[in-house]
Amino acid sequence: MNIQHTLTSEPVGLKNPQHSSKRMLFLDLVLSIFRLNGLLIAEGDSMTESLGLTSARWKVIGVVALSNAGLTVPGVARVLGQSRQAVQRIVDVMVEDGLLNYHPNPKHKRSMLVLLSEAGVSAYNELREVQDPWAIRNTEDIPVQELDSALRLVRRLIQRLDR
Amino acid sequence: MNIQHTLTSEPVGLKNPQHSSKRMLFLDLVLSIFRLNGLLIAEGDSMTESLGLTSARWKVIGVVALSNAGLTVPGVARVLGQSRQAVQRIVDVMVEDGLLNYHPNPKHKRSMLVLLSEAGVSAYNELREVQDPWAIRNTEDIPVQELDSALRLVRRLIQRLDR
DNA sequence: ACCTAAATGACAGCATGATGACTATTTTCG
DNA sequence: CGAAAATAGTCATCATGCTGTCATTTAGGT
Repeated sequence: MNIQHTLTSEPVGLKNPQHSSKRMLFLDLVLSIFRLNGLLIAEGDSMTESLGLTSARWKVIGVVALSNAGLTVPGVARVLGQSRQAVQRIVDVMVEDGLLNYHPNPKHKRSMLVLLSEAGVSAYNELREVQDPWAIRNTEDIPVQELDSALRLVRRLIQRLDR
Repeated sequence: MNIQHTLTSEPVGLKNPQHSSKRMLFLDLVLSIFRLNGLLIAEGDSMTESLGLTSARWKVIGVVALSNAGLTVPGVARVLGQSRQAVQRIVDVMVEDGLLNYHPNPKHKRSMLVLLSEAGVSAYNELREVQDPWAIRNTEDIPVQELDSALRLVRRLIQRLDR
């Protein structure tokens, strides 16, 4: 890809008719979020492909790995903000592939707890060997305070839109 | 949905093993970008459904509307950071639906310029009647400077990852 | 305890977007 | 100019994620 075209920064062939600057800023941010999302998915895919994972499994294994006692499929979906059906599909293949296991859930007869298997723990450890340097590399010249305020703004928008 | 679970803000059942704060901040931002992306797509869908549009067409019509002399399909794809094939599919149906038109491109024999049709202009005007208040509503209690610095950070990450 | 509403699993259908492959056109450069 | 590289159209396949539906299970209020 490598396209720097955006709305406010000299895009090729794009102009800005009657938009107020704040509104335009927001719409530009929205478009940028779309692009960053796509790039992050591509990053996830390339970081995890040597481990037999994908970006979708990357999201799931990360959430499950950070849970203590395991999460149900709808629980993972809630953390990720995705439909339980989409997560169910991913978790099912990951269980087939031996990365995750279903464990009995004392709180629910049918809704099992999802946990990492041994192979899942290994995969997650290997994953972190790629993911952690990646995270460090991508933030090393960015002040913590900038990261923090951006995260807070994104969270604010999430809370606003999530209802 | 309406789930506020995130990694650093008291998620249900999630813990934080040996992550440095900056790395964790970044990973949390990544997860938040994923969630915001999903929410923005849902917003686009609900904002545009009364106009017979979808979030995918929302992206395309916005880019085409802001172009002066029209853009080719790969041109739209470059602005959106998507594959030309994905954009081609959307543009083709929008042409079928009468929202967009292909115009001869003096620079290229086969790669036509995409422009709004009359119906497309009407749709875009109706769209802006929903979209602009939406943008204003979602930023009214956010300082311009915060929006701006978040956009700059997102752009910085995009530039970093887009190659 | 009962009854209703919410949550869950399971299945289906659909939209979106990436990728790969092949062909045609355009641009670049020696 | 002419070959090579880049760009573009087209078709196909796949992964991801949403919505809807229905049966079952769980939770909450009376």
